[in-house]
This record gives sequence, C-alpha cells and structure tokens, in this order.
Amino acid sequence: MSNISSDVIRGYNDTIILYLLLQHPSYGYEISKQIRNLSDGKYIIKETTLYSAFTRMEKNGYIASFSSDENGGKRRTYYRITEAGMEYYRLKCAEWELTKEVIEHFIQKEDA
Amino acid sequence: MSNISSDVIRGYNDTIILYLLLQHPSYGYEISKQIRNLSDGKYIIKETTLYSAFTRMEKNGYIASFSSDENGGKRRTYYRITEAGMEYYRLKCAEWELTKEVIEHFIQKEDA
DNA sequence: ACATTTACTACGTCAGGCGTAGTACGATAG
DNA sequence: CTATCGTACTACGCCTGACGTAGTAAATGT
Repeated sequence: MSNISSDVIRGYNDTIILYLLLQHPSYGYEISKQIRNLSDGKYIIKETTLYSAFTRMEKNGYIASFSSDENGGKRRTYYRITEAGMEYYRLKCAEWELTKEVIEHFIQKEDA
Repeated sequence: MSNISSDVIRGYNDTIILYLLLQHPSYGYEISKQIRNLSDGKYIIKETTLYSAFTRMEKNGYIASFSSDENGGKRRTYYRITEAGMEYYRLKCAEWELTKEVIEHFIQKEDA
C-alpha cells in the first residue's frame, strides 16, 4: 500500500516527465528526485524506466537534449520540452480526465 | 479523444471486470456490453483482452468459472468472483486512490 | 436462406517497465 | 590518501498485458 504499482502509471511516465520539463529543462537525476518529492515518496521512478523514456521521447520529438557546458559539476545530458512535446502533454492531460472518469465508474471508495 | 488509450487502463481491466462480477456472476459478452454501457461507449474492451483477463484471473484464483446449465440459450462460461478476488479488488481500489493522487500532481487541467 | 449477433479460442507481436549489471566521476569521511 | 557514497548515466534482456488477426460455431433476426 505504501507505493504504487507500475502498471498503473504505465503510459503516464512520459506525461509526468514532460510536466517537469515544462517547468524548466532538466536531467535524469533531478527529474527522479522531483518525482519522488512531488509525490511525497509515493512514486519512485526506476532509473531504467526514466532513461528509456528520455530516449523514446527524444526519438518521438517530444524532447530535445543538450549537454551541460561544464559548469563545475559533472557532465550531464539535459532535456528540454519541444512544441510537439507540449502538444502531446496537453493531449495526455485531456485523456487523463476522460480515463479517470471511466475508471471511477468501476471503483468503490471505502472508508471501512 | 473519443476513446481511451489502452496503456492507461492497463492493469485496471482486471479491476473493472471484478467490479462487474461483484454485482453478479457473468460471462464475456455481457461484461463487454456492460463496460461499454457504463462508460457511455468511451471504453470498449477488446475481446482478446477480456478473455485473457478471465484466464489470468482464474489462474490467480480471483474468479472461478462454471458452465451455464443449458437454459435455452447458448452454452457459456460464467465466472463468479472469489474471496481472493474481492480482496484483490479492494486493494486495487485503494491503490487507485493513491495513484490518482500522485498522477494529478503532474496534470494540468485546462479549460482553454 | 443468409447475415448478423453471440460466444468464444488460438497464435503471435509489440511496447513499456524493470531487474541486473557495469562504468565513471566528484565529494566527503576517516 | 583511500574508501565509500552520491551523482549520472548505458547496456542487455526478460516479462506482462494489450491487441491484431483469424477462425469456429451455435443462435437469432430478416
């Protein structure tokens, strides 16, 4: 009960990542920490899931990568969201509302 | 936008089916129609998805099958939910509330 | 009589998530 | 000064659930 089944979130990892990139360009480790923090530790994305999402989304043109210009720290790959990514994000948000509505027809809330 | 991406619902098909079996024992075709009706045609489950869910859930002990006793109509395989199935359903409902909360941290509602 | 609806089964493919493992660099601690 | 920890990844391969395609067959509608 403490953390979340991966099948649930399947297909929404991309959306989650895009939301964070919508705020500002970022990179794997930071995104990972932000997901954990924003979800109060309820969702901890797996590294492989995260990085393969980057690869997939870059291929799809939803994000674009660029290297950090050696600002003292370690070399990293940053990603920024593209126009297509924003459009995709908007679509997924709309879809989410619909899906949520559908699923909730089949869910019983219990306070027992 | 008219209907729902399957990846979203992935992992919740079982829950949806269990909800319907919780009302009364049923069989493939009926379940299928009920899902369509209850979702206002927004979600139409694929036959293969449905029947493989039956198989999987029976193997897991969440549902049990029995044959119709030839009441005039065609021979069918009915399923009823088991105790384990009810327990699983309850778990998934609780998980859903959690997951919904998590995902909504990353969703922007727009009325634009 | 013929098409459509009902009620399935079989088979194979695909994508996303994840386990496991390994690399490599910088910072901090003892 | 060296070991460990945190940071920042890449590679490989497996597993599961969803789904496309196809086929079977009885009952029902026209």
